[in-house]
Parts: sequence; structure tokens; C-alpha cells
Amino acid sequence: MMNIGEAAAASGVSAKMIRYYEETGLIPPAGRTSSGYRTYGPKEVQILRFVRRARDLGFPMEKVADLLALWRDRSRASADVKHLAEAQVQALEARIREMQEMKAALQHLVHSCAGDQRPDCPILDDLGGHMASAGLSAMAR
Amino acid sequence: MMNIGEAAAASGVSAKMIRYYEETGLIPPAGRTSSGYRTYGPKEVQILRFVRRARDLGFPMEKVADLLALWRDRSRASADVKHLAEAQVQALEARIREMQEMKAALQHLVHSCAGDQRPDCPILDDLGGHMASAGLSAMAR
DNA sequence: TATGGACCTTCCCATGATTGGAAGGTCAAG
DNA sequence: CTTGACCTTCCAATCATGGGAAGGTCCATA
Repeated sequence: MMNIGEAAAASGVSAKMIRYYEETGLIPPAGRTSSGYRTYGPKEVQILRFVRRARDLGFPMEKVADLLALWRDRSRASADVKHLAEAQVQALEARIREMQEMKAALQHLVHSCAGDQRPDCPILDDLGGHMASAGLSAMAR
Repeated sequence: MMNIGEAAAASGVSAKMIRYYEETGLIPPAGRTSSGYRTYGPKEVQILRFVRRARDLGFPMEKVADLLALWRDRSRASADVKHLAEAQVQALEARIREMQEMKAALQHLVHSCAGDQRPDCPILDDLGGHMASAGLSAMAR
């Protein structure tokens, strides 16, 4: 049995976040010693690592909760899990695409800027431009 | 002269955010009518559009403030602006790379999952795995 | 001129995930 | 027995944004 600090070190989740996950119900309340310290065993650490890894993979907390439920449910079909993961891949793809569009637009501006001592700068001209800038403005951020 | 609602419509920045930008000092305080309404002219709307566009391009607020300062400074060199924009391109590239790594890791898992009725699922196996998962865990999110 | 509705004002709250700190209790080693 | 490193709870801040309440203003129409 470990205390919260050891569990944090073993799982890669900070003690602060472990308490937060418990408070929000993502993970079940930890056991307590007679003096009130939280206790964690290997199983709990594994759950924490699960959460950590899923967060690393970009799953929002809500989806992590879904994954945890599937993980705990021995009878679930792997198709359910695969579906969640595929949705997450698509969410990542969408965000990547968005950011690539931003980058392309910005690079275009960078390339058209002399970058010397003169004050003329197409980048600022574009940013302050009088046109509606409808294209990029439509991008949800 | 427009009121805040008209300025919001003309700039694409919500009234809420206009007040917030003013409060945080990103933009100077707007003029007021005798009854306390904020007033905006074409110049102010242009500034708001500038902010909006820069945010669309992924600039964090802090960098937007830098860009605004350069914009207002008639004597600045275009190199300064270009430098900021290049840094932003690199920041975007780094984030894109991170997310592509996440996506690749997740796709790898998806491909190795049968996705049928059986409960065996490499995705969950990996997430809860006993290994340290050092590689991806090192990725800052 | 009164009234209604669409606007404005300020103020507070919530989000999501995380970090920080203060005040106080506990544990283990010296 | 003291010291320092841990633990506990509670409260606050972050960042950019949205939601809403309570109250004032503006304007068109009845």
C-alpha cells in the first residue's frame, strides 16, 4: 500500500490531480488509513496510469470516463472501445487540420514580408486589413 | 460612432470579449456617451478585427498584445513583426507535431483492435498496461 | 406621452485541467 | 522530542469565453 505521493510517482499523475479525479468521480474514492491518509495499491495505480495515458493520447476527461467504464466492464465488446478511439482519432485530425490551415496562412504572410528595417509589413497590413477576412474568421477556434 | 453591439458585429469579436479585452488592457478603454455607453469608431473596429484575425491565426493573447504594439508603432522594422510571426509558425508546428504523434499512437492501437463482439481489446490493454509508458507520457500536454 | 422591447451597463458565476498556497495534522528518522 | 517531509482540506488563480441577473437607456410605435 502506498500513500498519495508514491502513487503519484508510480503513475505519473500528480497528487493534486489524483485528488481532483477522485473529487470529480472519475476514479472511486481511495481507501484511508486510520489517520486519514489515502492509500493506493497496484490496482489503483494501474487505473491512474490508464487515465494518464488516455490523457496523453488527447482524450478529454469525459471520454476517459467512458473508456474507464468500458475497461471495468468485462463484458464490453472491443468494438465499443474501437469506436471511441476512432472518434478520438478524428477529433485529433480535425484539430490538426485547423492548425495546419492557421500555419499555412501565417507562413504565406511571413514569406511576403521583407523582414528588414523598413516599416512596411504585409503581416500587419493583413491583420489590420479593411477586408472582412471572412475565410479564416469562419474557423472555429 | 457605433455602440458595442454594432462594433461586435462589424469586427467579429463578441461584446463580451470586447469588454474583456478592454478590462485586461489589450485594447485602450473605449469612449463613452454621456449615459455610459461605450462608443467605437472605424479605427477601433479595425483594432478589434486585428485582434480577431491574430487570434484566428493562433496567436496567444500575449503575442497579440506584442503585435498590436508593433502595429501602433509607425517606426518599427518589419523584421520585428516577421520574427513574431515566425515564432508563431514554429509554435504551431510543435503543437501539430505533438498531436500527430498522439494520433499515430492511437491509430496504431485502433488497427490492432479487432472491433468485434469479443472483449479482448489491445487499446484497453495498452492503456492499463503494466509498462511505464515512458515514451508518450513524456509528452507535455 | 407612455410603453415595450432591444439594447446597454456592471457584477458574479461556470467552464476544464491544472497548479499554487495556507493552515494544520501525521509520520519517521535523528 | 524535534525536525522536516509528507499528508489533509479549503481557497484561489490561471486563460478565454459564455451565461445570466439586476438595473439603466434608447427609440419606435400605439
